[in-house]
Amino acid sequence: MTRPRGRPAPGSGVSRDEILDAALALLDEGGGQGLTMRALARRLGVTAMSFYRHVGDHAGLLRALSDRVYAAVLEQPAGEQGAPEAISGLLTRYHHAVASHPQLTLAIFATPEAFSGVTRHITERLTDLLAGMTDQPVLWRDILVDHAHGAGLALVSAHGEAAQAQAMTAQYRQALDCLLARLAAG
Amino acid sequence: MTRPRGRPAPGSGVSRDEILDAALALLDEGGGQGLTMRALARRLGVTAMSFYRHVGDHAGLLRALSDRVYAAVLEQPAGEQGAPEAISGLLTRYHHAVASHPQLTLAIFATPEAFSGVTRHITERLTDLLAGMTDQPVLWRDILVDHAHGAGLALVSAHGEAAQAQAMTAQYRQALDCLLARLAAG
DNA sequence: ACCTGAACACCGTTCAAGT
DNA sequence: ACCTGAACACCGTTCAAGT
Repeated sequence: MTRPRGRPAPGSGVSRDEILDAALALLDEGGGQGLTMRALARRLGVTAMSFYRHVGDHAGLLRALSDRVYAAVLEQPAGEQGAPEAISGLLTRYHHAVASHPQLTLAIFATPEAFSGVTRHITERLTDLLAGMTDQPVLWRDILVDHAHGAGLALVSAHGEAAQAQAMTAQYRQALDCLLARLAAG
Repeated sequence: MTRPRGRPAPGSGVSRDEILDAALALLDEGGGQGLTMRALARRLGVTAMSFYRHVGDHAGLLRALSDRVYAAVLEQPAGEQGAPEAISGLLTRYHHAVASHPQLTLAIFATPEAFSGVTRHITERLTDLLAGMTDQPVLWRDILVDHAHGAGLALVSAHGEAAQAQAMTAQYRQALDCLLARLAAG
């Protein structure tokens, strides 16, 4: 939010997008301990202090990353209609976002100040959708969200190996189908 | 494993149990960033270097904590009989252990070397128990374990407030009952 | 056998100062 | 407006040295 207009890199510095790209790369390579302000500065040829004007402190950096990575989850495709499809789509996109950077999810849980509004929007939309399918929407929302988070955590130990991550994603889809079938069955 | 015989405090130092007690307190108070080797040393009136002979490095400390906190999960009470009760009991005890120190679970996920054998035993026992109830034991094991982990993560944001943690535990029990009922229904 | 001091290579963050 | 140097208060870990 520090520079909402986006890419115009000022003077000699780096743009906000460049910072976030490099931060995600660092997170994917080295996990939560890999993404330090100083390592990020080294990679970008800047000093760590310059970030405080762009993304704020370390928690602000994580929040900015969260906004970027999870934003796509809320972009509902036009063809998706009806509560069951919308629920399945929302959770599939959420898991896809988590799976793309599992270390980010872990880092956010470890840094409560980093929780962005996007996550809250996702759970709210899910609750609304579930209200049309069951008389216990909050119970099922907790089940589905907690399950998605746990499956996301499991991906941290895949440690960036594409084959393993893909297998775990397939398993998540199967589990989600199973849960949604039970939900639909009443 | 450095001193399996337990409590005999040598010379002027502190015992292994004292170290683990203080480490858990630090974790509960200050989260993952609160438990540092140096803060632990300060609290115990020792230097940080003395721990390397008792519990190894930071990951070793977390592994020792994991062993202690999760050990009770595997202690099946005598009165518990039949797969449904055993599954429900095992998961309830697991959630209870996670809920007692949610920050430990988070720290372990962030430190893969800290995974102890106890966790593996828990998932193995769960898989065995599920084999007697469904023809998709691995699918249901993943659902139940991932869900328990996600619910555990949610407890991190309760931040040690007993009332909120208790409410979330009640919600977990309800969700677990719901899931196990669907499992039993085939 | 156990503990420590000193050292090394790191951290996040602030703030006055530079351009 | 943006970036930096220097400083402050921290980290984990190693290793030779002490008792």
